Amino acid sequence: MTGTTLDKTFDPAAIEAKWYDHWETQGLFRPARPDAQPFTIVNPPPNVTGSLHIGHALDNTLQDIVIRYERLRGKDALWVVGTDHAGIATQMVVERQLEAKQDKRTNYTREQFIDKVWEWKAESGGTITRQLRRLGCSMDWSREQFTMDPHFTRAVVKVFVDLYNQGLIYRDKRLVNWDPKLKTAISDLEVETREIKGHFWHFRYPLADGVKLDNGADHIVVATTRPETMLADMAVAVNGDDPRYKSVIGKQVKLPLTGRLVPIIADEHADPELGSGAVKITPGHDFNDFEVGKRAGIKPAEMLNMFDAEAKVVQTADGLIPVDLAGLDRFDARKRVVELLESEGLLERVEDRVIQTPYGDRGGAVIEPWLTDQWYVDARTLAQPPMQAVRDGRIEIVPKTWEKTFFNWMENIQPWCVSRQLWWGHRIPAWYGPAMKMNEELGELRPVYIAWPHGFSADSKTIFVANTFEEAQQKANNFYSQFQYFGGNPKIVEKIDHISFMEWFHSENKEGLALTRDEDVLDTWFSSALWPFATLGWPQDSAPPPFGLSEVENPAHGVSTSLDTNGELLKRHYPNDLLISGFDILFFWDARMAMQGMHFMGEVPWKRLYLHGLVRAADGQKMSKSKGNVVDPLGLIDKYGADALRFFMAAMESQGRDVKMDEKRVEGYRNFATKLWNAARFCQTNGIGASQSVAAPAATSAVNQWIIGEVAETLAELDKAMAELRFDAAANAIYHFVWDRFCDWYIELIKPVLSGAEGGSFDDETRAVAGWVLDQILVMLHPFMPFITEELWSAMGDRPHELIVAQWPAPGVAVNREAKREVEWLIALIGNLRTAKAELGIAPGARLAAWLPDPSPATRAIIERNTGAIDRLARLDAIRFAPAPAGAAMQIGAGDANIVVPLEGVIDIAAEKARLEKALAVSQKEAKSLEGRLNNPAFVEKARPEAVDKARADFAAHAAEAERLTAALARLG
RNA sequence: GGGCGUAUAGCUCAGUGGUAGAGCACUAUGUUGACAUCGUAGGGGUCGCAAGUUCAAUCCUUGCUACGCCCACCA
Repeated sequence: MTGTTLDKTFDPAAIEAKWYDHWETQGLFRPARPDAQPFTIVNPPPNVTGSLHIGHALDNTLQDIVIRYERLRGKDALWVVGTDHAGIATQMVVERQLEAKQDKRTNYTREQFIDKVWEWKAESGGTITRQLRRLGCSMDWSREQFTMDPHFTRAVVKVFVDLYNQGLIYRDKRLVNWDPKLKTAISDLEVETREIKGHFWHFRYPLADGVKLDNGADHIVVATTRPETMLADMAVAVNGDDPRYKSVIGKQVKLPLTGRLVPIIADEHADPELGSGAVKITPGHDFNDFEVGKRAGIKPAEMLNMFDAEAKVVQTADGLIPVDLAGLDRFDARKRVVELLESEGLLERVEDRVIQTPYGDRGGAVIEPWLTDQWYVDARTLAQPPMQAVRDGRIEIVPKTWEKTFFNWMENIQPWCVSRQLWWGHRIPAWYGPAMKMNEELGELRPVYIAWPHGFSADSKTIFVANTFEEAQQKANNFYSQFQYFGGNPKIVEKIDHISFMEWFHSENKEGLALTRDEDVLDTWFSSALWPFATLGWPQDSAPPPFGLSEVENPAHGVSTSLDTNGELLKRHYPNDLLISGFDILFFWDARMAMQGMHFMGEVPWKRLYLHGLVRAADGQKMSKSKGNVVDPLGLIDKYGADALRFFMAAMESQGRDVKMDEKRVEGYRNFATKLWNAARFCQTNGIGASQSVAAPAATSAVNQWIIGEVAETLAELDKAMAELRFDAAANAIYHFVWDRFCDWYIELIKPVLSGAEGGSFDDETRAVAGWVLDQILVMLHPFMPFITEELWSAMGDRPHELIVAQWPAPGVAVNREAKREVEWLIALIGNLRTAKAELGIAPGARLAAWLPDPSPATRAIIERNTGAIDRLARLDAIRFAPAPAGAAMQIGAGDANIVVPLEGVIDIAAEKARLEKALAVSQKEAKSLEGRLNNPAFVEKARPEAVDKARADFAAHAAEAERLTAALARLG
């Protein structure tokens, strides 16, 4: 036997890097298994800006456990890995770095800035992938991906173009959630509502033209939490059934400050119960009012806007905002408007009120509803197939309770705003040319110049969505060539600097049409939604690079990935088998993967979706930098080893519950690793080494048969738990087998055999079995604790292959009931004896004599077969099958036997009596309870027969035990 | 307002229609050439409250209480 001699204490740091490098450089994370059944997981790509936090540790540990398990089971296991470009997050990081140098993004061109981001990525982008390696994650790094790799960009563009052509992506002018700090639109999901203390201001709006309410008032009171938006008010709404206001519907209000005359309209939105029952309507700055405005016939294009992109006051289209308010920040404007109205005597009262306030989840700024043109995905249409897939079980959500949340969101899904006013990201593949409009008077199509190329006005441009600029040009050519006549006023043309279009239009060959590309980029989640298939090489059918799509298409930026070009990889690994993610990204990512995957692949992205909770701080609080209660997983790895941290994560992961951080428990699993280490050391020093076979060796001794059976039972538990994704149950099964069965009993029971105390007849067999069992432990534990198990695998002897690619156990034997009974008898004897000694204050090490008159043949055989163990563990001299000599003695029960251990002069008879009486009381109580149940005719009639049988058996056992104890007491006199 | 989850030993959590388990902590102790990051023994719970279903409820049903999370336009 070779291998290496183990140190006394397990030192994780000494082996982790060594094995990880070995696995990776030897290609063991994805051994070639062309004939094996594929098994695929894609890793939620962490932000390239990120570093490993405790949530990643949980998420990736669970995935690694599954992928290592499936790899050991012989599957062609692929764990796809990569990072996400994380648009907003990454741009913010780089901008913050510039700020630290008194610099800013706008000092650079877009191209220059993006280059800086790439530089940053090259420098720091590897942090998290290095950290994932430290955790032991066995991903396929040879195919590492980045969501801005050229092939990924190709996929993103194709998806955008196809969805556009199918009418599932469109441009629309509506209110968006605008982040005035980041100056971009964000989606509904990126808005967090927080409760903020604010006010409810009641203002008097004067009625115009001497109109009065029925009660004689010359004004109408409106209440608002946002006084500043009154500068863009376009109506006052009242409920049509509200008697107070019925008479003034259709009349006008003359707004203070602006003097704008706006109508009083009837709308169901106005709640007579709330405030005064009259509501100011600002369609351009409030989601409700937008709808009210539309119902009142105001077109989005006509809605007044009073803010710029930073939410500072700008003049409205009607020019009515007082000049001294222009340029004020929205919160300053709020104060000022209140002051002005108060000074005019129009402030009726102010209420304190808790306001639901929207915040951007990235920038932390208060979100402003702002009227812009943005790109929207028709999520409602795309959501239908995934819902059906969950309904009919093609996607299984684990735990099932999340289904309801999934459906609730999908059923009420809103159009998804996917355009972002950022520089870092996938630029939208849309190009703009002049709009052509029918001039109704002339009956001619004419280009509309006025608004172009300024602003976001959808109706002033013609959109060409295409895979490439050339393709867009071609589309534009085809489009404009339909028009026979092109007139236009040269003066206007010149003014807007777009003479080139005229020249182009009138040129012979129609070449070189200038189009402007959409400035915006796509929501990060738009691209990560393609992760399950774009990482596998989709789309195969599009042209290879270069395709000149964007400034990010620099080959130097791309991570080298070996894409297969024939589609085999995609065919083999899509659908993925499982997705593991935190429930916090169910909507952001999981649902969108399901939508895009089903739309473009026609099949579910994964067969199962496992959602886990959050890792919380020890006190149950959410971890956050601001609270300062963040636990660094790398620190835990340094202190206890990656194996301990991983085992902790697995053991604590029960479905549907958050994981609470408990460092003591991590420490406990480090101790567990040390325990295993020392058990292996014991084996090693006793000539036990690597097993030669996967199947269990032949065993004739009960102890060996028993432990083989225990392996089989543990394996069954483990497989069941893994099938159900019960990580806690799986971890506990192997933990208790190793510690409670293998270390506490098996090793102790074989010590006499190995030392020759039992005559040496089972030496070789026991060494073979012990070696085999240890091997099974290493394999079964490997998914949870890959480092220590690989080290021990190697240390225990020569191996044909590494543990990571070993074979999952298949004992091929049934549990031997006889052997199990025999060993459990021994365990009971030893345990009961130890308990009795402790309770009677007898030194644990004291060697005692023992008598057992008239043993049953079975018991006698057990005793004779296990003299070594009884001698060593029970510290009893050979049990004599004869009545004990008279005198004080203690009575030890084991199975049907009552062993008498004389303790002349040592024992405190009263103490032994008390001990037996206590035990007797317990037995009698149990027996009585069972007897009562059995005497109840209803129980015997109605209970399941098995339950009745069990009650009878239990009663018999307890009654016998009570009888034995009574006899023992009698012996004591 | 809607939805979901959780309440079991001092702490963190499993669990089952037949009166409860783990780890840590605690108490006592240290004998056998793997291990003190250990061994041995032990104490500790009317399984949130109430009603119902059942022969039997910690487990199923309903209500209540407490805590947490998600979604939602109440100005």
